[in-house]
Amino acid sequence: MRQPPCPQKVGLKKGPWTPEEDEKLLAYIRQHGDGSWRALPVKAGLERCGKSCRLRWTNYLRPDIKRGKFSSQEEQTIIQLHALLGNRWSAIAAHLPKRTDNEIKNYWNTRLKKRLAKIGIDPATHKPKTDALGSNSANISHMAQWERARLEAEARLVRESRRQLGVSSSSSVPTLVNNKNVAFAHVTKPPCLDVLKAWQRVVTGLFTFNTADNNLQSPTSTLNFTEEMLPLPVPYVGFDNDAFVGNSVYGNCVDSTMGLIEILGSSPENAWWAGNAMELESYPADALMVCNAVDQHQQSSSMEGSENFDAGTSYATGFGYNNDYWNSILDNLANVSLSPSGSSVI
DNA sequence: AACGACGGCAACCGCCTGCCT
DNA sequence: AAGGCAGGCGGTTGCCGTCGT
Repeated sequence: MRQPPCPQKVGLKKGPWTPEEDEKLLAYIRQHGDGSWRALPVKAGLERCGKSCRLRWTNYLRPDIKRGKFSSQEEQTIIQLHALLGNRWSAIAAHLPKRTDNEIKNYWNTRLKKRLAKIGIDPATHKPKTDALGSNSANISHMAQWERARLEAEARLVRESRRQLGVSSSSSVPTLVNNKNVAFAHVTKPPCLDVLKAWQRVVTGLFTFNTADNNLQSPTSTLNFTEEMLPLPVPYVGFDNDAFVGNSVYGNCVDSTMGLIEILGSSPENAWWAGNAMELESYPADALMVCNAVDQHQQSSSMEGSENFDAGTSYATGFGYNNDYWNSILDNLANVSLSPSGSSVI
């Protein structure tokens, strides 16, 4: 159904906000908090529609907004996330604390897009304009597909945790990154479909499991997904928890074991952390960059300095769930059926 | 100095989604 | 199940400052 265009708007002020209006809005939110935007303008003594107030607050007045020049690391992050997520600005913003989706969108449209075009990279596809889609591109595509699913799911989890915490969108986003307890600890029931979707893409797009020898199969394999191919038994990976940061799997601890990895975390709630373990060396360097690009910015601050930190290692980020939920995922996976081509899904 | 072109960015618009009744 | 509403999202607009002529 179509929503009428902000009925309150008739006769209300539009355009740039004045300092007086800002002060009124700030004063009201300081006293009463944000939310209930429709009623807020009248209560705050503003002749604006609620939507305008919300935008002003979320994109400009919030105290936790970082303004000013984007660092080169932030630029790289935006580019890399855009390659994976496309114009999903809110999802990208979820990975850039203190930056708003609007700001990132503007920055992309006014600068980064042009810069990429200038050096011969198509900003829409992130591929060289002359790229003939070689084999590496295919692998990157598969990797990107997996990463995209994961990042989308992560962004959803962030939103979910916000909702359950009663935290408005305007508050700072808890990062999944260097504090594994923040986001997941409050998610009682993340959407299972996200995991299934991501997982199905792994088994259909990246590789299939061969439980006989744990070897990587062709990405184009058309094997049916059967219960015996489920990644069981799940091995424990026994390494110092200090070497394990955030919701990620330390890549070179994976050894050559293919399949699912679980790590019994040391967090207070005894969380599990699961990820797709892959034999990273099996992928061409270009494909690895997809993983590195996404994950290193998340981990470098906490991993650097650790004796186990290896800047050249890819980190496969996974999902964190508690035991009960993880078991339900496995139950669900057992019932998943995929078409031979892997094109079914979801 | 005047003026047009351009770039950056705040703000708006329309659509979508989820929740509640 | 359907309707109404609030909030979120991505695309677009338009203002304003800067730069070049």
